Amino acid sequence: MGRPIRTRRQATLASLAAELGVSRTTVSNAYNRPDQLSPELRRRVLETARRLGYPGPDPVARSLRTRKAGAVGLLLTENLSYAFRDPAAIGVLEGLALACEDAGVGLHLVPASPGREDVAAVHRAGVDGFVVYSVPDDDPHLAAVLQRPVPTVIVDQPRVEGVDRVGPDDAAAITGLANHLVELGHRQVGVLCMRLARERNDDFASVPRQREAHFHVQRTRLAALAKAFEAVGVDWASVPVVERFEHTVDDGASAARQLLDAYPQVTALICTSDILALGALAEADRRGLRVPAELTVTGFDGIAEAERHGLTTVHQPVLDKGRAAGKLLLASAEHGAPRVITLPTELKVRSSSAPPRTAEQMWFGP
Amino acid sequence: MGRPIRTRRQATLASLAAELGVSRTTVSNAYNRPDQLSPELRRRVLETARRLGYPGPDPVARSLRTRKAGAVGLLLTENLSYAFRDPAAIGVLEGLALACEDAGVGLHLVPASPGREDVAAVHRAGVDGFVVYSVPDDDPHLAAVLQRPVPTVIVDQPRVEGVDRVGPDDAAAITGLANHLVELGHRQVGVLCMRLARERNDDFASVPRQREAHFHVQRTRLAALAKAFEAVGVDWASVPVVERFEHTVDDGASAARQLLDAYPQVTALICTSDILALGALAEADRRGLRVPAELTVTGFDGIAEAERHGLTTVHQPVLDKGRAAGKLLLASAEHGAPRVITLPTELKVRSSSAPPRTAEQMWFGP
DNA sequence: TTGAAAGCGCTAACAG
DNA sequence: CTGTTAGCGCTTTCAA
Repeated sequence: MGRPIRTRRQATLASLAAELGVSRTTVSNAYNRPDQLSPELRRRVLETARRLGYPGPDPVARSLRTRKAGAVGLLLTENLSYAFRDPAAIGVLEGLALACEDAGVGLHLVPASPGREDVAAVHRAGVDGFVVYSVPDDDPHLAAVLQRPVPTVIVDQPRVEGVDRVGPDDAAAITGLANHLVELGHRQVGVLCMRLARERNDDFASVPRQREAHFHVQRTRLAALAKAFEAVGVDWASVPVVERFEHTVDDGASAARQLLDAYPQVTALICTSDILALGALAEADRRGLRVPAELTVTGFDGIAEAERHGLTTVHQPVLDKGRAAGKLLLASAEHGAPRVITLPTELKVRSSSAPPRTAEQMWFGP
Repeated sequence: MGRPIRTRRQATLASLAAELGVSRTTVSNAYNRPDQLSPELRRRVLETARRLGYPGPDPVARSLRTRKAGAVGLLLTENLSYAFRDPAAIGVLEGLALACEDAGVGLHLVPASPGREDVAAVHRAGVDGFVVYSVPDDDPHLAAVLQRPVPTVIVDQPRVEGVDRVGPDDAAAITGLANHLVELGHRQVGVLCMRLARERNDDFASVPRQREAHFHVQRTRLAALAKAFEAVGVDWASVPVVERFEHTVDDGASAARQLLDAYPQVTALICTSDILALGALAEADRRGLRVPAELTVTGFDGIAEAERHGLTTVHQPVLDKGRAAGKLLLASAEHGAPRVITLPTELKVRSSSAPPRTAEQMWFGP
C-alpha cells in the first residue's frame, strides 16, 4: 500500500455512470473521447469521479477490450545483473527504452531467471510484442516467446528462421579485426571468448565445442577468426581458445592468465568482448607484459572504457541497435518477409595492438 | 510480426474446450492447476492446443479476472538516458529488477518524458504497484501514480505524506561529510549541485532558490551543509552554490569552472553527486590545480568510478536501495502506517580531501 | 449527443 | 475429476 487505508476499488465506470444517471458509454467517452460529449457534461463526469474516488478506466480491462497492452516485453536471458553491468547491454536497453518512450509504450522486463525455467513469466506478460536480446539458440524462454501470437524482434542472437532481427555482421566485423592482426604479422594468437553453451566450461574450448556453440554470435566470431587465420596458414586447431561462463573483467583476467600460462608464446590475445579484453589488459599488466610491445590485446563492442584504455576493438552502435529493435517492433505492420537490420561496425585501431616482437627483439630488446 | 503470416488469434480457451468437448474450466485447469485433472486428459488438452495453435491463456484476460497484472511499474522522471548513464541509478534499477525477478513479476518502465506531460502512460500501465524513483515534488506523473489504487513506494524523493519510502538519511550523511571538511579546516567552500527545480538554471543558486528547491534530496543536502558550516561561523549566504540542470561529468566540469572563476579562493568543492565531482576533478586538472593539495573535492553516491579516482565521498548502497524498494512494494500487505526504510551510508575519505593550503604555503610552497 | 447491447478471454466458486 | 454459472471492467458498433 503506501497510503492510508484505501477501500478496495470501490468505484467502476459502471457505478459512476449509475451515480450520474448516464450510460457507461458517456463516462467512457469522457475519458477517451472528450470531443464526443459536451464540455459541461464531461466536467460533471470527471468531478463526480473525483468525488467517488474513481481512478479512471482500469488499464487491464481496457487492454482486454482494445486488444492493446501498450507495452513491449524485453527478454534478457541470464542473470539480470550482467545486463546491468555490461555497458554494451545497457546501451541496447537505453536505445530500446528511448524507442518505447517515443512511442509512448511501456517496456516490460520479463523476469527470466536462468536457473528457474520460469517460462510462465513469458506467458503472463501483457505485452504487444517482444524484443529478445542475445539469448542462446535453445533458450526455453525464447521458445515461449515465439509461441505467443505477437510480433518479435531478436537482437544479436539467435537467428531464427522467419523472425525479424537486428544486429551487426559479426563475421565481417571480426574478419576486419583479424586481418588487422594478420597484417601486423601475428600468427601465434590466442582467443578469449564468452560462454559457448548453457553449461559452464571455464576452460579451453575444443574446436568441436566452438563449432557447436549454442550462441550464434560467439560461434560466428570464432568461425570467422578461424577462417581468416587459416587463410594465412595458421592451423586453427592449434590456436588456444579459452572460454568463460561469466562475463566480467575478472573473468577476462583469469582467462588471460590461463591462456598465457599454457601458451606464453602467444603474441596477440583476441577477446570477443571489451569486458574480457579489459581483464586481459589487467592480467598483462600484472605479469609485467607491456602492451602492445610484448602483447597485443583486442576487444569487441567499443564501450567507453575500452576507449579510455586505448583498446583496439570493433565498435558497434549499441544504442542504435536497441532503438532499431524497438522501432522495428513498433512498426510491425503485417508483412510477409522477415526484416533484418544489419548495423554498421567500425574497426578502432588504438594503442593495444602492434606488430609482434620478433625473436630478435626478444633477445636484444626493442 | 516476425514470423510467416499468422492468422489473427484463432483459438481461444473456449473454442479449444468446444473442440475437445470439455468445459472451459477443464482447459483452464490444464494450464493453471495440473493437479486438478487426469494426466491423460491434460495431455490431450495440451496436444489439441498445439494442433489448433492455441498459445495458452491470454495474459490480459487472465489479469482482468485475477486482478493481478504480474508486474510493477517504475516511474523514472526525466530523460531516460540519464537514468541509464548514472551508475547510481543503474544500481537502483538493477536492485529493483532483481527483487522483481525473485518474485517472478515483470518490471514495467513507464514512458514518462519530461516535456510531454504524458500522464496517460501512467494510467495505461497494467501493474500491481509502482516504484517512483527520484522525481521532483511537483511531478505530474507522480500525482497520477498516487491516484491509481495500487501500492506505491518512493525511492529517494520526494517525501509524500503517507507513502512508503526508501532512501538514505541525506541530512545525516552529508553532515558527516561537512564535519570532515570542517575538521580539516575548510571554511571557504563552494558547492556544485544538481537541478533544484524543473526549470533550467545553469548558474549560481541563491539561498532562497536553495530553500525552495523542488527536489527534496538537493534541498536537504544544501540545508544540512548550511547548518554545518554556519555552526563554525561561516556565513552561508556567502558560500557560492552552482547548479546544473543536466547531470553529466561535463556539466560538473563546467560548474566547477564557473565557480572557481568567480571564487578562486575556495579551498573545497562539495559536490552533491559523484558524477559532478568527477567533472570537478577534471576541471581542477585542466587548470593545473593539484587535488587535494590545492583543492579538495568531494562527491556523493560512492560509484565505482569515484573509487578509482580516489574521490572522498559518501557511499550509499544503491543496489540494496532498489531491492528494498521492490521487496517493500511486493510485500505490501494491507497495513496502516506507511513504512520508511532508511539505508545506511558511509563516509569514504580518500585522496581528494586534505587540509586547505594555508596562506603561508601559498607563498612558500608546501 | 447519448444509450443499449454485446462481448473481449478468462477464472473462481461451487455443485455434481 | 469435471461442468455450470457469473462475472472481472471496459469499449464499441449501431440506433435513437
